[in-house]
Amino acid sequence: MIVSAKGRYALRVMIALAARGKSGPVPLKELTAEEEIPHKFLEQIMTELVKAGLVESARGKNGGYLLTRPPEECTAADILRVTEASLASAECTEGGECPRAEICPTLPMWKALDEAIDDVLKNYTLADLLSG
Amino acid sequence: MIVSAKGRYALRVMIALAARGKSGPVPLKELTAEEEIPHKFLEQIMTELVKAGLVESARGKNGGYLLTRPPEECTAADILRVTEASLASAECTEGGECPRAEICPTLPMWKALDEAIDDVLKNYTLADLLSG
DNA sequence: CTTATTTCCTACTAAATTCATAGGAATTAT
DNA sequence: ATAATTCCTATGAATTTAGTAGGAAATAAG
Repeated sequence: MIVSAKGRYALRVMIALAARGKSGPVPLKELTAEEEIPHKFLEQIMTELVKAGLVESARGKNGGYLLTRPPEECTAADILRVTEASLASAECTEGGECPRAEICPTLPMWKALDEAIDDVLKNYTLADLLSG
Repeated sequence: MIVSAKGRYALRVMIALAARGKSGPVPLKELTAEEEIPHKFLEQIMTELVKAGLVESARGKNGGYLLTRPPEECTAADILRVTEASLASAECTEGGECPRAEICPTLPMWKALDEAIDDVLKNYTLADLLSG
């Protein structure tokens, strides 16, 4: 399986944020209730999304989270690249070069697969996901 | 990452078998030497491939393994479906129904992704992989 | 019939990853 | 001052992955 619970949670929360529109920061409490995601786990995920610049946070009372971009400009690929250690189809295409790279008959296939996956994920924006 | 070492080993061994053509059973010993795969681990993998009907085995002296079909008729999808617990992109599309299935805005994307992955894997036969 | 070779079967294990849980510090509106 | 909220760091249980281990069963060749 490619996508972990963490990634799926992240995606769902981003969609929930997109659904709110521009109505001020949304506190985690509301999101976890709505989406049935463990509070403390989602907290960690939000931190990553903030650090990646996809989400902005406001601390203190009346604080919460906000999208930094319009939903049309944030894709599933953008989000999952933050939460997933790797979206590569196989170790073969993950950074470190395999010593067999030159001779391996399967490498081109892994590359084609990576591209196919990325093409799909890039093609879904939060706006698309919201409207179904 | 989608594909485990097990799956990658399986694929490489199948390609190695395809490269031998119809020259009698190939013993594991040769395959592990050639492909640098741990012997005992590959043994387990071969058993699965045999049970799945992709490979035939001959026990005893001069025994070994053989493809059951011509390389043109065996795809990467056929092989990986045997070795990988699941090729699904997310738990959401793995058998058991998610209670959110009806309302989940992300489900269609996971389905599209699964299809894209399968399309690529179905498109590579052992013959394709052999010839580069 | 004996021996060497080879697959088959079952069990075990170390390391990594995943999915959280826990406690409290820092920040901010009221 | 207080309540609400994010931020930071550590810990832990369960699962998965990638093997390792030992021997039983089958078969060809001498």
